[in-house]
Amino acid sequence: MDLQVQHRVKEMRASMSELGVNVTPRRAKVLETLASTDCHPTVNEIHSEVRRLYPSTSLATIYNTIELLKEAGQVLEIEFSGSANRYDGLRPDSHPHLICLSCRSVEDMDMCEIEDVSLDQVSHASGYQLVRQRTDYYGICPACQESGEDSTSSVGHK
Amino acid sequence: MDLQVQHRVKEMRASMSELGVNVTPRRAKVLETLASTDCHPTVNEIHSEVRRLYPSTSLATIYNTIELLKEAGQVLEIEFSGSANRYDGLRPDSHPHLICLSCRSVEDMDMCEIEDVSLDQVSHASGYQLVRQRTDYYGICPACQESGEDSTSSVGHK
DNA sequence: GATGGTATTAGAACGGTTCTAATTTGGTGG
DNA sequence: CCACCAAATTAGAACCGTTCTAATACCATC
Repeated sequence: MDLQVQHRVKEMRASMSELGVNVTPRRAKVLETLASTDCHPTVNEIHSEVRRLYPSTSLATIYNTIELLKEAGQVLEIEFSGSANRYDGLRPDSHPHLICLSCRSVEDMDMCEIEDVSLDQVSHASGYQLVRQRTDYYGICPACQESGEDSTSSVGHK
Repeated sequence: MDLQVQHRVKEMRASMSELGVNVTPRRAKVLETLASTDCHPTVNEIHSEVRRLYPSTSLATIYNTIELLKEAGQVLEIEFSGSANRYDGLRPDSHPHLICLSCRSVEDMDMCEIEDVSLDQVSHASGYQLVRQRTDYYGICPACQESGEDSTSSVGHK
């Protein structure tokens, strides 16, 4: 296992232990899966991955573990109504994503030149006690632009 | 009907006609409902409202009409996986929202002092062909802060 | 009044998530 | 070594919002 990943898993473990949750082997594998990828897996994808090691693992265990991780503030959930939710265990803090309407990829948007509006700023202006934010940019990723080549077609519909 | 609402409905109608969709009475009532509120109703809420005038209206008609409105670019859909989607027919363009985790209200965030990052900027920096964005701020609204009064409790969990 | 195309309906199907009840596991004390 | 308890896990049912489907209603045109 990559050092970076190990470090992140250790963080997640610590955070869960603090909550009094014990990290069983299956749960550990969920953490590792989340820490090993930046492509924001679905519950099903995590499930498949965990099953490679523990073939009898049920879906409920994945949902369960993710719930615990959410409580520990160690995973970011990106909700969709039309398709499965995606999870970011590498960076559980609020940060913007780029979402491809064609291939459904979700990637982190890390552009140093672009600055997000701060929660504090908005809290202050709105009177809300804000705890997190969500920023998604929807469009066609460079790879799909290559393969698609229908620059005139309508985009963003079903 | 309010003048503002009438004007907005006319816009929506025009946009649908342009698409070759004809605006039946039931559909008109959906438009009017969407144009009459800024509280981002769910499909069920719209359904109830339309039923007051046309009691036999089925859910499918609402979903259907909203689909057409989306194609016409006349409604903004805000997706949630854990609860029903919300719709904004007053301002179909991308704009930020404030979402209360306690009462589930969704309101427009119009703070002239806070500037959103532009799509063009992000398109350029990322190489994506972007068509829309989503920005939500999650927290506790002023009204719920009043009634709740449990400033120490954990927030944002289920 | 018949014809054809669109709108609408009721309910089934679907997919992702959550719940439930039964079973398994692992540790502790007898 | 075994009985016991709590926590973890399982399989599958239940749930809920959304989408699909097939049948029916509506309405313009002839």
